[in-house]
Amino acid sequence: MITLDYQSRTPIYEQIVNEIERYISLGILKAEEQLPSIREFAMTLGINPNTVKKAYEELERRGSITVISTKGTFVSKNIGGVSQRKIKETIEKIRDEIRELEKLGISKEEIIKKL
Amino acid sequence: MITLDYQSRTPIYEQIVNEIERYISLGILKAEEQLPSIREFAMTLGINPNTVKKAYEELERRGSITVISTKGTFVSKNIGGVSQRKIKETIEKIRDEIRELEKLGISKEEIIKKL
DNA sequence: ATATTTGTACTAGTACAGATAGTACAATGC
DNA sequence: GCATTGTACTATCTGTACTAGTACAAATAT
Repeated sequence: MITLDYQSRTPIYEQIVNEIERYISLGILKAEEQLPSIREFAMTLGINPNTVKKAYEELERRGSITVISTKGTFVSKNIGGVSQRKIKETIEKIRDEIRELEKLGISKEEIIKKL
Repeated sequence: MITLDYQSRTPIYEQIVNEIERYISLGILKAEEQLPSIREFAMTLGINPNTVKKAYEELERRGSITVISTKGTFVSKNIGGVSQRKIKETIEKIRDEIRELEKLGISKEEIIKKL
């Protein structure tokens, strides 16, 4: 399901956050769908439950999922925000990089040509 | 000269590497120009000399600077490669991000419009 | 009723990278 | 001779990520 890169500098829990949000954006995970329990997910990934817990906490803070005690963890109802946020962030990143390239003397038109 | 972000997740030594290469690319640092000595630079930035040393090692490994024992540290003769590399890397990053957005159902044309 | 599963909430410990602190050495240039 | 350069160590501190383990309450299934 999710593959982890232990060499990466981004922490495991953050990789989980990113992947889950990616799946939500892509429609692989649908609204109100139940996610694996902390323990089960940890087992599958071969990591410690606390790490999954931390990822779920961050995802809940962002409003991507909803945690219901003794019931389980679920993808949020209104998912639209997740992919909207992702899109916005990505566009902003691209803009920053274009700005960097412009400083190096390359025009936006030249950049677009190369894409 | 260089401003460090201690909140950032990217290590100090790497921030130094990035900034120096940026300055070289921008022409602020010119070929064969002498860089501050390890000790002096460390003093200026208020950090430990070993951290500057590590940055200089990485920069030398990349061929951006040349370290001459008991003489000092200098920007490399052929600087062209530095900004060429930076440009290539940045373009590649942008391509990756466009690919991500396309997966979310946005066409390249739409993306370019928003830039 | 009992057992299982859920999330929650701790504490303690390990491992690693980044950064600091300090010392010492050899070569160069004044 | 003296200051400055890079080099090369070792030891230590610190924060973060992650692991390990335990315990609890609420819901659910049998």
